[in-house]
Amino acid sequence: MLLTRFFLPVLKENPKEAEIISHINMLRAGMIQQSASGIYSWLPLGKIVLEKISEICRQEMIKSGANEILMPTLQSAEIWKESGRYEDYGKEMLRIKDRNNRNLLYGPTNEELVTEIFRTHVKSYKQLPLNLFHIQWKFRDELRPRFGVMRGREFLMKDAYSFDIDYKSSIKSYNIMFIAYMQLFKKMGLKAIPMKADTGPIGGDLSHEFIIIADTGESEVYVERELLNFENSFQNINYDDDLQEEVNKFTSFYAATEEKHDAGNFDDKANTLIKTRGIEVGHIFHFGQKYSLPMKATISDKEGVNVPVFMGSYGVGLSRLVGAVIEANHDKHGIIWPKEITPWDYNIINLKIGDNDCDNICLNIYNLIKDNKIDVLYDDTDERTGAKLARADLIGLPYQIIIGPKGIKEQLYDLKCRKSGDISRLSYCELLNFIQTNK
RNA sequence: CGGGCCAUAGCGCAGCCUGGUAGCGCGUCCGUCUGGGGGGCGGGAGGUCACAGGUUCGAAUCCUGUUGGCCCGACCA
Repeated sequence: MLLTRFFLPVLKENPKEAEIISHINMLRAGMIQQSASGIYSWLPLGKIVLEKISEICRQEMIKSGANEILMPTLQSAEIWKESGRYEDYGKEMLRIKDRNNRNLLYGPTNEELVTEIFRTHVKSYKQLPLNLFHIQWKFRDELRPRFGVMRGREFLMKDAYSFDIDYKSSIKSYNIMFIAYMQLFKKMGLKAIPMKADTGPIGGDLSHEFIIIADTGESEVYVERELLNFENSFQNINYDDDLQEEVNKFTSFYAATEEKHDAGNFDDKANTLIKTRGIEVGHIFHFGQKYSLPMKATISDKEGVNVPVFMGSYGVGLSRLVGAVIEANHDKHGIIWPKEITPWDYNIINLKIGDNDCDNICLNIYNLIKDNKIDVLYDDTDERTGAKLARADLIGLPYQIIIGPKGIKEQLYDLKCRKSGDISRLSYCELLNFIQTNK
């Protein structure tokens, strides 16, 4: 991508509406623009990252055996009355009337809708287990939206819903999602910590939150040191296997958010409990027959008896993740994208546009990187060095290739690692070699 | 929903107390000199001072109301 052809409205100064680091950086890097409180437009840079995160999540869901569907943002109030939540949900639910005065709502979640889909088509235990997921915008009229996309009113979520014939097999489905979550966060280059959680208004008896550790995170968490260092051991996870043992590996550690923390529940003899901060980016619930019972989603079992189906729901806050990633990966100059979700891998910076040598070398490297199927952004704008370098740091691509007359004279080109800040001066060959071996 | 604060050019702000021709920095446009960390010089464009009403000869400024936004708290992916 040529920067002169890319819409990247960066801000030099901090917008006063933003307080936290991810919000400031997202506005400054031209990723989002606020439309109303807690509601944002996604500009090209933000959109690319949101898409990358969504795609990793989608692929892992598919791999785990889930089927992608797409449910609407607007829902009929009818099914919510069936489940009893139309009254329960309160002011967070945005209620709308259509021209015929029918009650609609902008979906804050989709248990009712997916249950309705399920019950009209699935009648037999032979069709189970089933997991349906979708990626869709939701709206919750929060008391106080804040922190940019981390706590918006409108937000993008991946929601999966599992359906099983009995308790035992529904736990299996829960475990699959548990492991899938560990996988997908890892594939985003993130360290997510599973914590036992409250089930809240969604209800149920088993639930875990997935928390990304970040100093600037919104909630305080207590974690055993070993869990922080514990690496996903599984390489090629087989979702057909019994995953209980894998899940136990994680749940055997102590980890709790401030609200759930109880020093009495953990004997910290070795003094390994760490108090840090984190951001909730995923939440999984097993809630059994809570919705299938009132909504009459029943299936016939082997004996021909109709039983309410056992369900679970599994959310990942995709738009929130964009902010969370930045909270976990930044410095005073701006964003530092993990390579897994970076909008581009390389940022070629031509310090003297219009200079034949600079232009030629840059274009040459640009095409070569593209030929290697690597994502590259070429800063071909005619601006001052300082402005270009500051902007490159702000948008945070993993590597910057800085080309200017000084380097050309010595036939050495600067390769800067955004994360470490280290700059190596490489010959053309060394640079190509680096690019090809770092795919 | 309780408490605090804000609204003046695209962005960041001053002006308001003490009413009298709307200002600064950045950005933007033109020219020029520059060229390895948000440059220099010269010139230009850009604002019904959130909205409505009131006081006044005269309101960005004083008064009343409304709307929008931010922060702290209780609540949540």
